[in-house]
Amino acid sequence: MAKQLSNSEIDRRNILNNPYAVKAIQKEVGFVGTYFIDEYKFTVRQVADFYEVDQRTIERYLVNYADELKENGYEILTGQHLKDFKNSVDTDTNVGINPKTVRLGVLNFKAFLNIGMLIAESEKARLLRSLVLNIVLDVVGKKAGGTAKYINQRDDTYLISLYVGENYRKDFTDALKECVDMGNFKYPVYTNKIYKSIFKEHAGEYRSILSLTKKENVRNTMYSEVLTTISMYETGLANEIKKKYKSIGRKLKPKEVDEIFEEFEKNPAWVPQIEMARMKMASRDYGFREVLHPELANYVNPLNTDEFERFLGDKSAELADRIEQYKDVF
DNA sequence: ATACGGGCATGTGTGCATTT
DNA sequence: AAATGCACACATGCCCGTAT
Repeated sequence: MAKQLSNSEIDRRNILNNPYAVKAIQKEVGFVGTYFIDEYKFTVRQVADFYEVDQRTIERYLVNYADELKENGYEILTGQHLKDFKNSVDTDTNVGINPKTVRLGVLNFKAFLNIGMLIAESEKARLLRSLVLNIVLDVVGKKAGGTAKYINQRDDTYLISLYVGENYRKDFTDALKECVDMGNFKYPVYTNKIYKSIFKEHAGEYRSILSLTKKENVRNTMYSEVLTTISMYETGLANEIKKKYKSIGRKLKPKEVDEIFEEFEKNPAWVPQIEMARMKMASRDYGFREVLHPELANYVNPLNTDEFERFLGDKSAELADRIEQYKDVF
């Protein structure tokens, strides 16, 4: 796994947006700045000293990657804020701010890390990067209970999607059973058509991309948004198939089912739902499972802090706990 | 080719001194 | 006392030489 943090904004954001990883890194690095308001701040001078590069070099990155760095916590203090900051500076440390300073750029730990991911030449930064990757993998692994394979299940809405989805699944298989004149392979064939339509992979491809064994259930690894989309397809198609079956009064031929499917699939109402499912699936699998779905490469976005909390946070109770909790329902 | 370092010029907000 | 002007330190932009 040779990730190039300096080349991929998505990779950088996937780390920086993960508050659990950033906290662990901060602890490990032990680079203490000035505690100000609610977080540690570092002056440009301090950051340059840490990475052992010229202050001018840091400033250049601050300019060249201004948007990214400002979003991640670079700001210029002036006026009252600066006054307060000067008062917060521990006189023992060598932060050394000139009393005459009226504008001072400061970075929080996130922005400091961000710089480290960008700087090409600093040996210190290079070491930091490998440390960061190890910690991130460690954090995701630990939080996800050893493997990211079932990280999809650490989501409040997962269980309900799975549970509700089973009813729609049954609608669909019942419709195939009663209304379609075709061998038993009709089930996998039309299920795969649904998968293809939603995320461009059939079950086998999905299985191999996620390295699932034969025994592992594909749907157990899917995110709730994807499961919901599949449910919408299944119940919708079941309805169309039954309707057609009633209107012509005999079992449908495969070709007729295909026609229903094509008609169903090309409804523009699906577009936002499918775009969302693809985006969630591609982005999360990239961020959490380090898996790229080639057909969905364009849908990969950085994960935001909410996503990390949703899947790694304390709220994301273990599946076992929740199965216990929902035992009556099942 | 690319990025770093350094020089130089310009912009900006604040404190201080001077003027009105 | 308020307004004005000045000095200062850092931020920022531009340019060029150098190292790899």
